[in-house]
Amino acid sequence: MAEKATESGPVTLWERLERPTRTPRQRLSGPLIAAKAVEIADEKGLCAVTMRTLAAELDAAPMAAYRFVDGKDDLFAIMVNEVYAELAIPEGPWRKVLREYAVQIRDMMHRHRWLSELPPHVTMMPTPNHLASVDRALASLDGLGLDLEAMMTAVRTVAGFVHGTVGDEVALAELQQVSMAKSREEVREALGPQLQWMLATERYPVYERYIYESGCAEEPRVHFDAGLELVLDGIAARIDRAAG
Amino acid sequence: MAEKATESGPVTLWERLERPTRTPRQRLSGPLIAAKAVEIADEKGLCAVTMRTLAAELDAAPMAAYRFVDGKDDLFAIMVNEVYAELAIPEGPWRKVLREYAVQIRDMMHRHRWLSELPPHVTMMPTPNHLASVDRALASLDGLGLDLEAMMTAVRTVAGFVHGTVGDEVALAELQQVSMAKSREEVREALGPQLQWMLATERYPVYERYIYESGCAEEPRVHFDAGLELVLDGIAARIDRAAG
DNA sequence: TATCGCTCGGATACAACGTACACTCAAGGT
DNA sequence: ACCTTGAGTGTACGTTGTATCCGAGCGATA
Repeated sequence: MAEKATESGPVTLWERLERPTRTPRQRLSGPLIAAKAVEIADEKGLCAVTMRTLAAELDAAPMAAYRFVDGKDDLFAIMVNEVYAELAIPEGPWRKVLREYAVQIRDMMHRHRWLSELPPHVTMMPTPNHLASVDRALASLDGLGLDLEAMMTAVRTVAGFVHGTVGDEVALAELQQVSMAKSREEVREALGPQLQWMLATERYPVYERYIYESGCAEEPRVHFDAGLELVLDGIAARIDRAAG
Repeated sequence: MAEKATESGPVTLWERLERPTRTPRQRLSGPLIAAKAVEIADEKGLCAVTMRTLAAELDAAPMAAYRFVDGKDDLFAIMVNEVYAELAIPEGPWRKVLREYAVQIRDMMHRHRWLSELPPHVTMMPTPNHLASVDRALASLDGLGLDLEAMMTAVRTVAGFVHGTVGDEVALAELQQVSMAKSREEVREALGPQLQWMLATERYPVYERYIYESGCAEEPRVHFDAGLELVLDGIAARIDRAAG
């Protein structure tokens, strides 16, 4: 009774959100806010997610959500956590798990294009569901002779590859959508004025060959898969070296 | 003389910037604006790069820069172009070139932390200097039996890995700086409240082992190098397969 | 040389954003 | 019955990106 509530320090975001609601009056809740924000971002883009429109969509006052999140970064954090809940990585041999890890994150990032527009310190901040996926990936590499440091390196490499590559994919897909072009040639024409002029300077011989000789753009998925196998090959080599 | 200025279509950013200045009256110029913007971003962070502060720093009116760039995205584009000029990738065998490509981009991203905060469609947009570096990397893979598509896949994989991984590094470094902590333990303590609570839920066993058993954070550079060699190994395997 | 017109840069203005602050009002323990 | 607590409201401020209009200086032309 004399106890001072165990700790009067600042309560963390996740702790606060899991604390049971005291009064039945509240209409808003963490998950509800997160879900609505994700819905808005999916439909209208990340820049449409303003505290005001979010509140309006929840039939609440502009400042309503501030009871649950400390600011926009917190809002982004619970949005990220929300979508990472979509991942369902099965157990299995490491290569299968890591591939699934990569592919499912890729799919998630395509379903929610706004993910790659988030400020990086948000993407970086570990959320419960994000951490769960990392843990799954790490676990798949356990007991193969790699130490924890090496396991983490492998997972971070895959994650880094996925984020970087899919970020590019998404940006290109966005361009495609913005220019309202459907065919690949139209896109090429769309980002053409810029590219066309730069290629005309004749300063990029190999890139130019790539643009004009190669098909230049198969499905981005093909690029991704090829790159991913590359990375996995690298990890396999490291595992062999550790085990052999 | 009857010629209508060769083309009355919209002039692209780079074309306009390279057009010689007609009058000596202009105090502002593309490179000048870019340099100042980069300087501000380096010192005060990307969010300090406001059209207004930029103008103030140039002793100009708020709207002055709009004569040279079409909006903030264009400003970001010339900033990216500016810093990509710092790359100097030497010739040599492919592995050395790609490693240099990766390492120099990493260094550049660390010198200019704001790079990873840019909206992705900006990072995506090819600028002259950026294209030059890609061309260098592509050229190093020429004549090894890979077709252009495979060469591009390799380069994009490296680039994707670098962007993703260094993005994480930078975000962590930023956290480190924000919490004003110098030692690694202090950082751990800083992002602790969040992480501590999540680990206490006992839902991430392997990650927990990583945090508590492993050193948990060697120099990020070690992580990066290890991951990079991984990726390069993957590319080597592909080259062998194509050649053998 | 006088003038025209192009372009550089300035001034003003506006809508939209994040969020600080003070408030109302219903629940629930006493 | 009161009074404390915390959920949601209303209002307001400062800052941002940018549209628009304006004057003024220089190069080209007559």
